Amino acid sequence: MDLVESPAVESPAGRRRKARRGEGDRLRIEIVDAASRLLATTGEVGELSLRSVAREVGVATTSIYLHFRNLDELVLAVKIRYFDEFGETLDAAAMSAGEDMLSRVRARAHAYIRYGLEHRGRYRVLFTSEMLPAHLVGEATLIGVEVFDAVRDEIAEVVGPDEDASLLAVHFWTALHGIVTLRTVRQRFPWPDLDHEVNDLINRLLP
Amino acid sequence: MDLVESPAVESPAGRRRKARRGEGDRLRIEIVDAASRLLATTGEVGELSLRSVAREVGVATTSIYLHFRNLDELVLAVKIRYFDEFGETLDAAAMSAGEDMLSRVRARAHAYIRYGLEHRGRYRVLFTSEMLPAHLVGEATLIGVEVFDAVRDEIAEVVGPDEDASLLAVHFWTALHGIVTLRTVRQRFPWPDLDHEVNDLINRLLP
DNA sequence: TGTACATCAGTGAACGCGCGTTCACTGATGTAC
DNA sequence: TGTACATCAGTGAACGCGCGTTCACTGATGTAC
Repeated sequence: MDLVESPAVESPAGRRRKARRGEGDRLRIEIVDAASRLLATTGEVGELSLRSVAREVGVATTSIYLHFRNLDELVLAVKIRYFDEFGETLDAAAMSAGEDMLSRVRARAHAYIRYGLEHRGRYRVLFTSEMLPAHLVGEATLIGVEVFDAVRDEIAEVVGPDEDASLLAVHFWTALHGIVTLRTVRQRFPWPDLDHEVNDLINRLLP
Repeated sequence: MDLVESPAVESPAGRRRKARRGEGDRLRIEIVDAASRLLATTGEVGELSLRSVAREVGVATTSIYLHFRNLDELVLAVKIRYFDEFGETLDAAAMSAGEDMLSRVRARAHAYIRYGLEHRGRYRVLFTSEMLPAHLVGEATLIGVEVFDAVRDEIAEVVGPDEDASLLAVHFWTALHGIVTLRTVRQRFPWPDLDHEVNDLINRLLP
């Protein structure tokens, strides 16, 4: 479901090579890579531990403290990465749908669902916990808002000024989120054909 | 948010009184009560432990093994209880809406959202993990299906035989679920007025 | 009516595990002289 | 060109904690005789 994102850098002896002077940030990247891989497979923020990340990187647990003050900071770094990736995926889908705004909205919707179902772990990390652990609120509250704004603007062009595009965008978001999360969590339910469901939904929501 | 459901039975000394002979099931009920209380406040199945439940009941940890083989079995008992409660809440709302089927569907939708937002912990327990831990599948796969069937039947009466009532019911379910879960997890987002949102959604979905 | 005994309902110590966090430490690599 | 030294990048042992699970146990309460 989620491909390995980048292999750990290892010396021939199986042990990680220390970074050269000035390249201390290399480890930071490797840590985020490793945490990202682990979270993508489990989807459970609560199951991630400093020790499991250190093991995945091939480094002493204490080395993580060189770059992150605690697990929350590390998880936030991973979430930001996932969110960028998610937003880019949706934008790319919209772009490749051409100039027709309704086609774009459709493409965005299908891409949303596809990302959510193909990367269940990542989607879960993004959307089944508060974005921030409270004490970090402030700097990053706005993460993900552009994703919403993009579809709202496209919807506004489709329906014109007489309709409440923000409300429609909320309908969209909640409906797509519901589809992804319920299908993830109730795999044995007799769901209808996915494309049919999404297309029918869009037809009903956009007059 | 979630009221205490029932007090632990304690002797004056603060210590639980042992059940009399033949009343061994009393402890079973107290255990489910306690687990239910703990899960309602955290909403996190993964954070529940045998030791925390035993502490809440006021009993030795090992005593739980007298009634449940493991944590999964205990959690399942709590889920079944929540599901009954949830279904009854929706049915009661539909009943009190009278004979008009559209009113019933509306009432059910509002009750769904209200339950989900007022009992975030319980809703989370019900709908953010697989219903069963795989090895228990079989006996209880169908839990919750009646909840879905009830609204589907009502929708069928509203829209008549030319519309696909099952598909509409799926739209309903996913949309309501999306509203509850996203509002729970993105509390800082500028959500529209809830009743307005739900009413507008129903108007668009039911032609 | 009295008592021995089985059974029911639960206890408590002990185990090994993974965890976050602390602390003093090491060893390679650049740089100043 | 050689070398002492500061610094960077990371290590490893140790701590106390909560956890699930095991095991032998206890003590009250009914019941058979």
